[in-house]
Amino acid sequence: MEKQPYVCGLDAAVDVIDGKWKVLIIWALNHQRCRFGELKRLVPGVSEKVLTQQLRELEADGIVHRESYDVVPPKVEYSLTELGEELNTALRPLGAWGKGRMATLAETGRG
Amino acid sequence: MEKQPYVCGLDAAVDVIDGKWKVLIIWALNHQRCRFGELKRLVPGVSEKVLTQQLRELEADGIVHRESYDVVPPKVEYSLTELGEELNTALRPLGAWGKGRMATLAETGRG
DNA sequence: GTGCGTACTTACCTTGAGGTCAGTGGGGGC
DNA sequence: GCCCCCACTGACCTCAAGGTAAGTACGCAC
Repeated sequence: MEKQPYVCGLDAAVDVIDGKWKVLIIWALNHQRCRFGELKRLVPGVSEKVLTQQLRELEADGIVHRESYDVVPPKVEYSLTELGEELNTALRPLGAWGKGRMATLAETGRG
Repeated sequence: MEKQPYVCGLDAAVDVIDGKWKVLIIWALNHQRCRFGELKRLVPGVSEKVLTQQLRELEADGIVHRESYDVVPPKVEYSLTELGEELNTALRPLGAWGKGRMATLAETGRG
């Protein structure tokens, strides 16, 4: 969000998914809406601080929707917005490419 | 690279394009093969050190091809490999999404 | 012979993303 | 009564990516 004079659309997209865990968060959210704790479990390795932070950035970018229920104990649900779904769709070919690369890596690199 | 136990293909792909200038380098190389100096001009802001470094990583990942001519003054040409072209193709929907986002940003954010 | 240009390499420094850890408020289990 | 759990927040620290600047080898123009 700091870098408006983008060189190209790719640049703008990368800006949104830039962050160590964001694609994983988006990916996890694609399958279902999640509570904070669930997300933490689905994205192994994130600290709570960073999860919150990246979720906020994603929210600010209009990628995820945050629904807070005013109950005790606290309950918050995250889901992808329509924009987020579109991002996910745009991400799919890249995921497929990466999958192919993983396969190649498995064959040549370690197989 | 450093993170073989990928969560998903997306993860593997992001690993490859991770680096401040890599998508821009790939993008620039999509249009034509380039010499080091040209690339430096096409990707404004990169330092020589980092350009070299990211080019080497991209080369190690099989994305770009480096052709060195043993002449004086030195001449080196970079181009995308077939894998690189595939990556670029996979990147295209993301670029399109980003372009849409740029348009939205221009309308709502500053328009 | 001085300096420029090519394509780097190396040493050193800065910056900020991300990690760690402790704290918050209230209900429920023991 | 005490602690845990929920979903965070804030202070502090680390570390690696990236930036800066100088060096390298050689040919050419001047």
